[in-house]
Amino acid sequence: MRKEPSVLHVDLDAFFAAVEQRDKPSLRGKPVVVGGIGLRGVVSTASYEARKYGVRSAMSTAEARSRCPHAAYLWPRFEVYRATSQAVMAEMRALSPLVEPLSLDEAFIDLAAAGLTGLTDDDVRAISEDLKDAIRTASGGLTASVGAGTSKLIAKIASDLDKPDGVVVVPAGTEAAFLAPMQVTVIPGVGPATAQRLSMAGVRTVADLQQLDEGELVRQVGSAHGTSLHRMAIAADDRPVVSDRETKSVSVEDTFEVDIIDRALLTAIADRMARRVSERLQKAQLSGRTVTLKSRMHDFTTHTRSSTLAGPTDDPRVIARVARRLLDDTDLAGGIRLLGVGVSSLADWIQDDLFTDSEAAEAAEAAQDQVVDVIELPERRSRDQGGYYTGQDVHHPDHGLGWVWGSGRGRVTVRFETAETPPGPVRTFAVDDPLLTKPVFAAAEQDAEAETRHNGPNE
DNA sequence: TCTGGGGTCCTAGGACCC
DNA sequence: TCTGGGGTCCTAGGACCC
Repeated sequence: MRKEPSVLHVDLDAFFAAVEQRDKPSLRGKPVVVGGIGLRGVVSTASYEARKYGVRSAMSTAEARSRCPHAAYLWPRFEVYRATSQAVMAEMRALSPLVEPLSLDEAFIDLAAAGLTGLTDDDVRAISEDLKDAIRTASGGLTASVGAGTSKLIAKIASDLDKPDGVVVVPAGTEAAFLAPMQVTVIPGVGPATAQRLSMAGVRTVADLQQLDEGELVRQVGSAHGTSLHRMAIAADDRPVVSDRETKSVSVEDTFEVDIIDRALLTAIADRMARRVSERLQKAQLSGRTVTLKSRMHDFTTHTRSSTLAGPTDDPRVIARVARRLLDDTDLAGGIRLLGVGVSSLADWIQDDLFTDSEAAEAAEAAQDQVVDVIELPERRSRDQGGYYTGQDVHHPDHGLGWVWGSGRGRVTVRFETAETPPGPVRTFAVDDPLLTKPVFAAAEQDAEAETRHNGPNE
C-alpha cells in the first residue's frame, strides 16, 4: 500500500455533450443529449443542463425526450471525441509516463512513476489543479474531475464525489473509514445483480461488507468476485496502473429500427459486419481465431454462437463465411433486433502462442523479422481454394521438408518438422509475390470441419 | 416510452489427453 | 472391468463498465 495519494483518476465532465457545446456555441448553457437518437436509441451522455430534468446515461432516448423535449438530441461524433481525448491524454502523459486510459474520457495516472515522491496532500491537490488547467487549455475549454488516493479504487471513487470540475484527495491511512459509510455499489464491479445478492445477506454499505466473512462472500457472489470484493471493502487494492493493455476482441453490432426476419437480408448484414471487423483488425495489425455471432431476439434474449479456427485470420471472407454458418444455425422466428460479429483469441500476425514450448516461441519471434533466405514456393493457389500457399509442402535444401505456416508482407513462414523437436523450427523466407502485401493465415483458410478441432498438449 | 455499442472478466460444463 | 484426477481448450451465458 502506498504512503501517499499518488494515484490520480481523471474523468472528463459530461464529455460527449461538453465537446458538442464547445463546438456549437448555440448549445452552451442548454440541455444537450448525445446518443442513439433513433427509435431504439439510448443516451450516451447528457449535459448537466439536461441532467436537471432527470436525463441519464443508458436511459432510452424515448424516455429522455419525454423528460426533456426541448433538449438538443445529437448523434455522437466519435472522430471528434477521439481527437480531443488524444489531446487530453497527451497532457496526462506530460505529467507522468504511466497513464492508463479506461475510455475516451477517463484515465488513471501514476505520479510515483514520474518520480514524484514525498508528496503532501496539498502537493497532490496542486498537481491536480494544474492538470485540470492544462486539460482545459488543450481541449478548448473542457473541465475534468480528479480523484487522488493511494490506490485505483480510492482515486476512482474520489473523482466522482465533487463533479463537475472538482478535486478530491483522500489522505493516506483514511481509506477504510472513507469507504465505510458508502453504499456497496460505489465499488466498481458491484452492479445491480451483485447488490441484490449482497442485500439478501444484509449488506448495503461498505461497512456491512467489511464485517462479512470472506467465505460467506465467496458463497454469495462467486470465487473471483468474492475474494476481490473482500479486499476492496477494506481498501486493500494493490492493482498497478498499467499503460498498455492488450486488445482482447474486436466486434461490430447493430440494433435495427425494426426486427428483421428475412434471412437473406441478415446474411448480407453479417457479411458487411465481417468486412468492418476485418478492416478494424487489419488497421490494428491484429487477427484472431474465434469468430462470434451475436443475435438479440425480439424479446431481448441474447444468444452467441462461436467457432474457433485452427489459426488466426483477418480475412473478411473467412470471417463472413464463419459468421454465415453460425447464422444458419440461428432460429429467426419472431425476428431479430440486433446482430453482431466479433473476433477474439487475438494474435499478432505471426502468433507465438500456438507453441507450447517457449524455446520454439522464441525461435518464431526471432524468425519473424529475420529473413533467412529465399525459398522456392509451390504454385500459388486461388485464395478461395484455401490460401495462396498455406498448408502446402515445401522443400529446402538445408532444412528439409516443411510446410507453409503463414504468409504475408513479402514473406512466408515455414515450419520444418523434425523427429526430435515437434513442433519443428520456424524459419522465415523472402518471396517474390506482389500479392503477399498483407497478412494471410494458414488456418484462416481451413475447412469448416477443421475449424472446431483443437490440439491439446501432446504430453 | 423499453432497453446502444464497444469492450472486459468470470463461470460452468463437456471434450479430450495423460 | 471399473474407476480417477488434473489440465487445457472450447462454447455459451451473464455481470459489469463507460
